[in-house]
Amino acid sequence: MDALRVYGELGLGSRLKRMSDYLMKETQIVYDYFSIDFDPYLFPIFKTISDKKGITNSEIGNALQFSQPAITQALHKLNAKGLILYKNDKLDKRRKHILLSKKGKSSIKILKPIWMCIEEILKEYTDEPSSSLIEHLNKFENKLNSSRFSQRVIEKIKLETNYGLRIISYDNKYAKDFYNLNIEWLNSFFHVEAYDEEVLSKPQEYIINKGGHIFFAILNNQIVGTVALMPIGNKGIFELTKMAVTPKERGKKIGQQIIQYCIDYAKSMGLPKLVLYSNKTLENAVYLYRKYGFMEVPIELDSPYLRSDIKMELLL
Amino acid sequence: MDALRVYGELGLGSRLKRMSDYLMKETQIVYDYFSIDFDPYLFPIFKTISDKKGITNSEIGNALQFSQPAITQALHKLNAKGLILYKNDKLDKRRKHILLSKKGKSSIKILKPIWMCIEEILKEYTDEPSSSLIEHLNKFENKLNSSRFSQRVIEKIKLETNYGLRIISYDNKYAKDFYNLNIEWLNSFFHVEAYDEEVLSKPQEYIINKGGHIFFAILNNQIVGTVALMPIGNKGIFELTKMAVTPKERGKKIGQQIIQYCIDYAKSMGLPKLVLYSNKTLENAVYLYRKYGFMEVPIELDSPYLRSDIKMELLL
DNA sequence: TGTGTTTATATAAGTACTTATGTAAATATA
DNA sequence: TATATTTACATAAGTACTTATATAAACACA
Repeated sequence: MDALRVYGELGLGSRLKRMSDYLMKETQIVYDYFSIDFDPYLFPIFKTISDKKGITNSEIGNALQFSQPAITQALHKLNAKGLILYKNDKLDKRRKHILLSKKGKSSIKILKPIWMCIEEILKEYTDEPSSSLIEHLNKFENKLNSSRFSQRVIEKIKLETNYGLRIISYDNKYAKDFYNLNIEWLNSFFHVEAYDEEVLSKPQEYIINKGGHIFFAILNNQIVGTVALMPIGNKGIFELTKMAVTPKERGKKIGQQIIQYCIDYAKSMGLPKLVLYSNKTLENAVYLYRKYGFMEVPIELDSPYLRSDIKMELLL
Repeated sequence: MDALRVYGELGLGSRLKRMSDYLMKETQIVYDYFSIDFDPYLFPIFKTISDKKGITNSEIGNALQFSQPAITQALHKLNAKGLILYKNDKLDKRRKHILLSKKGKSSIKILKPIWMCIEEILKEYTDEPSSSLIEHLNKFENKLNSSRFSQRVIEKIKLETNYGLRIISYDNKYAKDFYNLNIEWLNSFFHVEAYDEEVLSKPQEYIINKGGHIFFAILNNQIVGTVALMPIGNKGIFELTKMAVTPKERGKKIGQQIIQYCIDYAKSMGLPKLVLYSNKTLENAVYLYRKYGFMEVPIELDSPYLRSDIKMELLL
């Protein structure tokens, strides 16, 4: 028996606070689950700084209708976490402009998919008509009680984002995954050539032993994508090849993460150039390669794949 | 521009808190205005104690879904204000039952009309359909912004309750009020006798100088009611008479307060008995006199008023 | 040009909650 | 019947806000 409900409008103040505290606590659980060093109460301030670069302390206060010391204190916290930078105003020495730090910007990228999931679940819980505010709060609380908010959000994030995606190096125990991921993809677009079959079945022999690298994208303990870097000649030029993402995880930008990882890896190894072969009918793939800086170059007549009709390269 | 609104569902947690804080602060202003030593956050706990006499600490926590230390701390505050009493459980020495003190009970009486006004205004602000919780909160905030909540409540309390009613003794400057209040009442029910006219015009001469008392009920600096106590004989028996409440303030139980004041006054003076004369057609008045303990007694043939057909007395 | 007022931010202290923990009594269990 | 566990309430410390106030710079104006 919930006495606050019985008190109806009179208990409204206490009730709004109780619900706020619950939502904040549950959101903290979500951040903690994904090991994100962020506090729910910082959200409005951090988001405001992100949206209005160079905003000042008191401007944030006005935008959010919090007291000025509340903002100052939250900024201290954000600064302690390394998420923001202060920049003094040139004309007015009292004013400090607040900007996202590099870490702040990357945090925003990490947080955005989580915020989207939270927003969608809250919409699901609250986006329905009711005849009064109290009735609405009752419905909302019923839903919050029926399944823990944090658990619902965590499940949604796991299901719908690539949160927690890690990229790992080749291990023989993933050979079958490497084969399956690539065969699935080849089968649906082209004819699997006998040589493909041979290489994909024996990655250790054909890629690793020849100085190549294979990486896997792993999400919730499942191999969801792969890519290989194969040396071409002996000038440190590598081919980006054998890239594949499992069908049911497509749309989560796993491909982009794999390409970025390869580029970062190649740069860290001091490689001069990456090349790749593809087919113009694979418009999405080619678009993606261009997005990451690959430029089309003339393709050799004796290109290594029958199916290729485009060659691209990226100078690092 | 309110950024929290723009963030919609995502800002919900912070927004609920902001609204709760606002309501609490405004309610505090109302209590302060009427010089009531009470805090809004204590409401749910105080109300629960009032509704379930003898409830224990942890039972309150369960009913309200607050943590146990929150209840302990609030109980300390209520105890410091003298509003509650602790009573140890006879069987289980760990348990403490919480009861309203005498001051607590009278505080409930004082607070009830205020709570009712708050509830009605909140209902007015929130009791309408909306298509989503966010839309509801927007509408609610718009209303809260358009006129300060505390001011609306204070005005309503002043208008609809007798809050702040004081009872004061006779002063010549109120002679005209005494006349008007009584003539209004007499005119609407009976014929104003010449003797009435004479007595009401000269209260100093006919009442005060003869050892009687006149009291006025004063609300928001306006005289809203009056009553007189006239000595009958020399045995300390007084007649309760010339009681009137201004028409536009009726329904606020001002009459009851006037009667109670007379009874308390008579007791404090050590008077043995109050008597009064009325007319049976004035059912409400007679009902009220009975409620305060007056008993019907045979009326003299030569009663002082032509219009009287009932005599009542109260032994003090 | 000084001088009082306003503005931008920081600091201090208080508040109403929280979690973690302590203490003593009651209850369960072996 | 001794002992471990649970329960009821209290205390301590932390948190995210608040109000009040401090500090320094900017501004208004005589």
